[in-house]
Amino acid sequence: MEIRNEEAPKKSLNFIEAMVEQDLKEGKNGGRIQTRFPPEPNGYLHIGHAKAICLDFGIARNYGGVCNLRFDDTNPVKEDVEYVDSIQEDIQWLGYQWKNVYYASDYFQQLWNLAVKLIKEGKAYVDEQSAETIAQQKGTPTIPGIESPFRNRPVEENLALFEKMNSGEVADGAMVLRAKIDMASSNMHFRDPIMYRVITKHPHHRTGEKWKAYPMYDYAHGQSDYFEGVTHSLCTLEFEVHRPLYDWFVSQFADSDYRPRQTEFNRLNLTYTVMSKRKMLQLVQEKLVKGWDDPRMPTICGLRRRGYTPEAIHNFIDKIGYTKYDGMNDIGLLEYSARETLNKTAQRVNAVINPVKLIITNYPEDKVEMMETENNPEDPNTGTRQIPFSRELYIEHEDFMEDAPKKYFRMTPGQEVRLKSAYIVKCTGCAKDADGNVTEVYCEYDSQTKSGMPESNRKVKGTLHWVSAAHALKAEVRLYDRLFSVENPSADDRDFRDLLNPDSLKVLTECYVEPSLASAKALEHFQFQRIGYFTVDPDTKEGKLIFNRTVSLKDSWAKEQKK
RNA sequence: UGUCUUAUGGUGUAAUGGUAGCACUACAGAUUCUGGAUCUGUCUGUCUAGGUUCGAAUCCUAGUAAGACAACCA
Repeated sequence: MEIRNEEAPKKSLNFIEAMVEQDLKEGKNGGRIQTRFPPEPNGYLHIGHAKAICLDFGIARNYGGVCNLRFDDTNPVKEDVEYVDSIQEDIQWLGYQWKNVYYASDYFQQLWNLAVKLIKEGKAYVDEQSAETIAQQKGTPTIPGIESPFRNRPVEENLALFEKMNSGEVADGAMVLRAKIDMASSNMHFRDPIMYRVITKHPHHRTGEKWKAYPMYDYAHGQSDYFEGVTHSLCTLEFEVHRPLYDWFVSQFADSDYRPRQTEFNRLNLTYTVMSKRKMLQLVQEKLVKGWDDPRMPTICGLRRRGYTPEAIHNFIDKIGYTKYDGMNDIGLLEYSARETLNKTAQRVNAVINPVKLIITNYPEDKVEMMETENNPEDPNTGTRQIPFSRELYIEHEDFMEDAPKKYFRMTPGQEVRLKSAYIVKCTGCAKDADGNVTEVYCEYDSQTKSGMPESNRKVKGTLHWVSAAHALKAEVRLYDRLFSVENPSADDRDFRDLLNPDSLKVLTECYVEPSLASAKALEHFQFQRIGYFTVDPDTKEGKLIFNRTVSLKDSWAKEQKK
């Protein structure tokens, strides 16, 4: 173990890991490490959440700590149980298990009691002004705010009104509880932040009608961390300005030396996609995509259906790291991460997605040979399988050209190519319809060049994949591409819906795949040789195979052609 | 004309006062029964100006640029 540590190049730590190691070294919090992943159950998790999940759960896992799942459900207007289930499913799919599931709503009584304590200490008051008035009085970052006329009302009055806020006697929006801090603070969050508001029109998804006054994030979050014993409260950069308030609230109530500490890291920004909840919801509601799990969506369920594996996502997250720099990550790196991961694990299969018939004119009409082929050349342990070969095959339309340019190594009259795992064939011509479209391609095979035979070592520039026409299974193939046609749709002045990539989905219904795929199961991963990585769509039914393209293979021929 | 934060190749990230490295991308070559993968090489970088120091990407000061904050959202 020690030897290996010396030999392995020391992986550099990100600033949060470094902080955790330092805290551990100093024996802070008794050597305890506790994190939490705190989603609001108001939507589906996306790849940005995955970044946070990997950090929250990863820190706990790597440093002998625990990570809990806490639903931050302090606003019943937006939340729903529907999301609670999908969030749990996605976290587990990513390979993590929380120690406990908590809900901020479990702490409503404790939070209430602490709020009462604050009122009694003269540090909180009930404000009866309208939202607009309060906003106006808040001032601006450069102009100090003005104090509410209700700021100095007697404690007893505050207590009585606070009770009323929760009894149903107060209408939504009529009163709020505010912390009495500093209306002139340079930090806007200190200008008497709202701690409680009244919500009577939406029952809470867990507490029902019990509460009418609900705590706000800034008040509830830090306290929840404190109640649970969180040591490292990790969140994204936009909460940086909230940290002083987080600390202020905790310091009002802490009754021990222990303090949770908030640390912020950069959120994930990806090119060619949007991750705001509002925009994703719009895409779904306006049917610009087929649902939250549309394979073009950056949601975890979308990526899963697209064919991304948890390993591919971890691979990506490892590459982008955690810093305090708010940059833009290239979605190409996510795609590369998928290729790199799937290359090692995906079974190779033959699939022709744009078929044209190839007839081997000198091959016996009723002969069928079983050809042995590797399941994955990257992993010899996966062994081989047999695929049927016959006189009539399908090959890709792009693999034949009557008048081929230089460096075209595929099927063209007079040129030899290898049919993968089978024979070397020489193209002899083609047939065309009235419009000049190629309908059939002809070739002759060399019987001495079957894979494994000495003659087959002959150098041939091109190798083509194929399926036997009589044996192949028909399949639908959905080719997915980037959802948007511009790098950063969020920074564009135009409506983001006008920036959608019109070619983000192409459905091919006349595809042929090798017979072994008859038993393919939903979400199984394959490499269609020379084409890309594909997964079986869950819509697949008996007799109707559907494949989703996760990502294409790198195509250096396409690149060559562009020159 | 506020507070907080950030700034390293095209992109993302390392170097924790001591040789600016890694990955992606791009380009070139080797190899290959996937124009995939693999291997080799090349191009490209410390925001600016001062200061501290034997020595600064790193520390200090100022500037510049970018982001966050003025929801009864989280």
